[in-house]
Amino acid sequence: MVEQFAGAFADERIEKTGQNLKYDIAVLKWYDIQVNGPLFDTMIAHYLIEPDLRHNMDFLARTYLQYNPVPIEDLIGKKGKNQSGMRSVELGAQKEYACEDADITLQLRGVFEPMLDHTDTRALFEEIEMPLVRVLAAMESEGVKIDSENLNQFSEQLEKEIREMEQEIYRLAGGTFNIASPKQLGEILFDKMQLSDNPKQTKTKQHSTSEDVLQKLINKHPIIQQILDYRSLTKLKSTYVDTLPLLVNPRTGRIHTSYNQAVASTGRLSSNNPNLQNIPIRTERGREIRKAFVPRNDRFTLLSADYSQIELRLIAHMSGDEAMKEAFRHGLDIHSATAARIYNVEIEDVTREMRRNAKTVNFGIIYGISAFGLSERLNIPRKEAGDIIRQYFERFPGIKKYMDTTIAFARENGYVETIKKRRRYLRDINSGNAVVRGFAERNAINAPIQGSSADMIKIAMINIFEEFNRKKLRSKMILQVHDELVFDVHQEEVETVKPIIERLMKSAIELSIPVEVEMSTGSNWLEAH
DNA sequence: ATAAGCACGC
DNA sequence: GACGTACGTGCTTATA
Repeated sequence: MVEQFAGAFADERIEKTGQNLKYDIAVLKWYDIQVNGPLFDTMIAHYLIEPDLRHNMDFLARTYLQYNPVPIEDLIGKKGKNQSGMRSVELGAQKEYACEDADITLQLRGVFEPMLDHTDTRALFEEIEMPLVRVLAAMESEGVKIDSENLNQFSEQLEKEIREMEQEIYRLAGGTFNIASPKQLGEILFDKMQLSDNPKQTKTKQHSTSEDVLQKLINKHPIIQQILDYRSLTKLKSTYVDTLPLLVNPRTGRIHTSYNQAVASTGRLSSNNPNLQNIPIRTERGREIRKAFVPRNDRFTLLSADYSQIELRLIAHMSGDEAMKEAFRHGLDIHSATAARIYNVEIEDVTREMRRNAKTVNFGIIYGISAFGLSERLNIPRKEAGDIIRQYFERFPGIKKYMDTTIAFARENGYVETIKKRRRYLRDINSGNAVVRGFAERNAINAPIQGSSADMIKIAMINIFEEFNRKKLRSKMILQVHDELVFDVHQEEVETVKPIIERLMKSAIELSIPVEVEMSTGSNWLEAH
């Protein structure tokens, strides 16, 4: 049946309009049908026009066409175990539903097209977001191989350790309880054991047992460390070790994440089912999980390429701050260089503590931190934190000026934008409520940085994908983790792809300072990173 | 089903 | 006196 349309789908001259085209492309690929020609995705168009709103078709139809589409529940039943599939729906109803869907989508296209011009996002849409749809579809369908046997073994080991830890915690607490229940844990630690004089409370008046609260109590009682370790291990086991093997597709033998191109209001991608953008790396045990991500077979190797300090480089570029630009031009370790300036010492004389503080401030700058936030993170008095921030702005006046002008721009225009003109609207930027306004101000600083970084890696992905296709390489791009790309590379192509990846990542957006890309290969994701 | 609290990533 | 660092996804528990 569908073969009748294969010619039209493949025709370069025919533009394809749809709501979530990546899904349609994936389904058609299943029937060996290629989709060529320009794309117009209404979901993504609306994501650029109003990034913070919803982008599902029902919402769009109601908002822009004043029309309520026939709910899918009318055909396949309410959500739950009794819900059927589209295949079991009577043909006439299927036809009505499908035609309405297509009709609405085409009407939405008519509404959104002029809006792309009015918001100055047409180039972003046509040159970045639409070409990226095909790239993501290909990465998803490619998938990544994991070593399930290894994970299953690791699971048994974790199981044992968790059981032992449980017993030890019960012994230290003088009784059994559900350690995974923050409510019960809070009662044990703070009511029964009295481990704090003024326990911090959550908004529902429970005792907070969050990581930073427990971290401060770590010297009060040995149970605290045990609980932190217990939390960390059960998290690894239930979220990754036990779950990933279940998600291996039986047809391909690989794991296929799904990238969402229209959820993060800054322009980043997100990943789910499973989320492959939050695979552990910080702890020793966590790294075991990365080892389970492997090349497709022994003729391939994994290659990871990441942007080094891309967000700070973008701040340096966008703010034009000469001191920070100089640091990057000289290829200095940016956190040490920052420490040298704020503590007014030579870079060789920067201590580990000075560097650690400077690093926290640099991250704080990206997120719009306060003196209180910095003091909490560095565990130093608020006044000291305030001094560090003052000194920072004095020694990097361009950064201070950039932050002020960005907030002023937001107040004036009601939005901020990235290098590639991606917008984020900040409706609370002129709020009389200081808390609400503060939140908008932090978004005003963060969104252009995080969003420009997203613009840049998206451009790199498109260019790399197209170059690999032109050169008919067997190697494939398989993962994106915000500032990192992972490739499954054929051994014979390693020396071919390395310079391509490096060049196209560096040149995606030209900055006034050097861009650095770190690359390495290995027999698993941990070795390659 | 949904919210809360927590932990993983960048 | 309250507030206090951006963006996500997903697990378990507790409650409706």
